[in-house]
Amino acid sequence: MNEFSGWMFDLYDDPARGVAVWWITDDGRRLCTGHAFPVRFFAAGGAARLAELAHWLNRLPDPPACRLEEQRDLFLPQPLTVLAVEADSPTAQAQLFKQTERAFPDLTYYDADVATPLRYTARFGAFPLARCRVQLGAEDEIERLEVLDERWDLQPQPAPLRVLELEPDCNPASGTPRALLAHCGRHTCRFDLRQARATLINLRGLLVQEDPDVILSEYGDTWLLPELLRMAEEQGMALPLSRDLRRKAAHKKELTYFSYGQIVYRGQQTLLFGRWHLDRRNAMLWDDYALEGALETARITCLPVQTAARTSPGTGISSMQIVTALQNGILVPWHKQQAERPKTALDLLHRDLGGLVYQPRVGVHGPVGAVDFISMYPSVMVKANISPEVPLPNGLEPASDQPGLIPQTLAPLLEKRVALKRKIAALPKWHPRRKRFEALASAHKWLLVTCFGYLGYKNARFGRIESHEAVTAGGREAVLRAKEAAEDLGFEVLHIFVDGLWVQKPGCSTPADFSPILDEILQRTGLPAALDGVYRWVVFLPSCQDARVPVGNRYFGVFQDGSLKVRGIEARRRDTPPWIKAVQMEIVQHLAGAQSPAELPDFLPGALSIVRRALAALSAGRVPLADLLLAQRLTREVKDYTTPSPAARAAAQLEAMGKHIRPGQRVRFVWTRGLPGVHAWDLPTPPDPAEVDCVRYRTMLLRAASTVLQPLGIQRETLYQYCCGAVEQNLWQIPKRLNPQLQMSYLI
DNA sequence: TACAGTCGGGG
DNA sequence: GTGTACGACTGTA
Repeated sequence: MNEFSGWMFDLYDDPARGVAVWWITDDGRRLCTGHAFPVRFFAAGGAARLAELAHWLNRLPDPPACRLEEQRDLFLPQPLTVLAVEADSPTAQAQLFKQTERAFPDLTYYDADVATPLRYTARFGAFPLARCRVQLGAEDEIERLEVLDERWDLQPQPAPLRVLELEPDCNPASGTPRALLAHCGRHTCRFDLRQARATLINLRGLLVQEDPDVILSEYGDTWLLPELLRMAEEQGMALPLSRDLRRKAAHKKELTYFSYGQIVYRGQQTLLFGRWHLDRRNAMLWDDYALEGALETARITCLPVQTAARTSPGTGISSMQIVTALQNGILVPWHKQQAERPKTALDLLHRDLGGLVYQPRVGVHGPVGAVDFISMYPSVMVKANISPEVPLPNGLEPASDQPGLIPQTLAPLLEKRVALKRKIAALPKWHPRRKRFEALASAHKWLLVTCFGYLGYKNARFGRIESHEAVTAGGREAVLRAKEAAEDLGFEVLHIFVDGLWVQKPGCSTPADFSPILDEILQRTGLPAALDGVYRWVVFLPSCQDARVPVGNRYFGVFQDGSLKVRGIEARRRDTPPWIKAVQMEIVQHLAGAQSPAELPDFLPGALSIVRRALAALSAGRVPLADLLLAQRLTREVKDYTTPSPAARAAAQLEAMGKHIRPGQRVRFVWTRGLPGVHAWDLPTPPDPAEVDCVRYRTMLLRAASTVLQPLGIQRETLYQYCCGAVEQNLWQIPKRLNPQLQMSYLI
């Protein structure tokens, strides 16, 4: 009897065997098995129409089994009579459904377009990298499958992955790579790309001898792998990138789509079979932890690792919801058919999208405690049991104690994240495991964040706009209760922003001084809150347009451990050149030396000299061009701009060189003098340093500097005169000591 | 001054 | 394949 235990590695449709499942066994083998996997989809509609469908199916050359059943549609109170159609394999199901839908477009379909790995998890409990015990039959097909661990384990036994790293010697977007660097185990090789044949032979040697599980690349999706496959074709050679030799690499086309209110560009992808290809540059947010992040996202979402690594907002959480639905015997709608319930005037009256934002008290404050709800919106969904099929809660009070689909999906994820956070807090900053946990926590974070928005998305399978609104209402309720809690404990609430409160009380300066608030908040809301930290000082900035108007999301400060937090200012923006970011952060870092608001003026002279030195470096041409680069996203085709943005003008330059930039792609450029005012970075010729628009960069720097210096009484004009004007610097009286309270009223 | 275009925010 | 906010801010006409 062939039995083994190991990690589930990869899974995909296999027309002949049902699904192909790859394993890394405990004794180190890489094994491909088949698994018979008949799957069903359902059709709903009038009885007569369903009978016609059954008749039509029976007359197909290879008629599938079908029968009438009662199933549950999440949005319907009563069970629904459906025709269940069973196909021999996922491949057959996809084909059969396509035919069926074409012949009977008027019916409502369920479980029709569910990704096979999700069905597999729902049926057998196995997920990517699950530890399993497997019993095989004579043809290496799975006969019995026992899953030994859970998606929610904090420290699953790591699979012994063999990694081959591949990267070109430069960014193919801006130059022509000459060499390919390969790193695998003990070997590091450099292949000359101009010698195609030798490179391919060597690379094939590496693949065969080392048999890596993962190809971890830079630019592998957008350039390297397609290029290698093209070279192989040209040379008439086989390049076994996929471990499954029957399968070639799969290519997914580039795509531009709307998400999160903006256009997103996703480059093309190259996916392998029996081996993973992960492109570090194409993995969502993880950088150094591309692999860890992808593995965790795969465990949680049940999506294959290669998909999980590249998946876009919504897909991950949607996958989790689908798995929950399948496990609970709830039908998964094909597309989304639910229309919004018409709203009453009263609904509209109560309707206020978004979070609660207070007007902060502008100026310098300290010490200040920052209290945040932990994953507020997901916590609200779980606490108030908000789900499309559950009656709406009253504030934070759930209308039913039978957990809905969404809370069921979220609760274990939230728990896992909180447990991770707790572990992170207990580990010292340098600890390697802390880094790992942080990578995992950040993988969870955006799944949770997306889940909230996804509730309100009209095309989500399990979304409902009213639920979405109930979440924001619950959030506001929670924050208001938190405010009352803090005030009842004698704290002054300086500012509220969506899920965070900034509070202050004379004599309170240590975390312990603020912790009673956390308990009180938990008491009154049932939601967990945490102390983000205690600020030595924090500055809430006024609007740039009107210094009398505070804005909720522009602030910066320094915590007692010396770490900085800045929000909404230039340094946080992705269209700010690195040089400007760096100087602005250097100023804040310098100001961080102040232990209290009262000490801040002592650090003004140093801050001003940072600005002067930076400007001197700029005019002396000592700032590297790369540090003056900025990137902006195209929001439409270049020709569709009425007034071309700088990015559009840079894109036009690239277009003239035959390089088309798609909406959603970022364009990098430097500001230059004269017209068109920009020089695209990815042009074959770099900008002439003499062309750089130094005046503009100086203005931008002064603007960024004055943002962080204005609480010290330095206005933009003053800074300009001081740094660039004719006034001798030593004639300037630097204010020695400002009363922060006075300063505050001045700014207000 | 008005309008067009881009960004953040959740951590 | 999946959030078509909302408001602050900057650049251009």
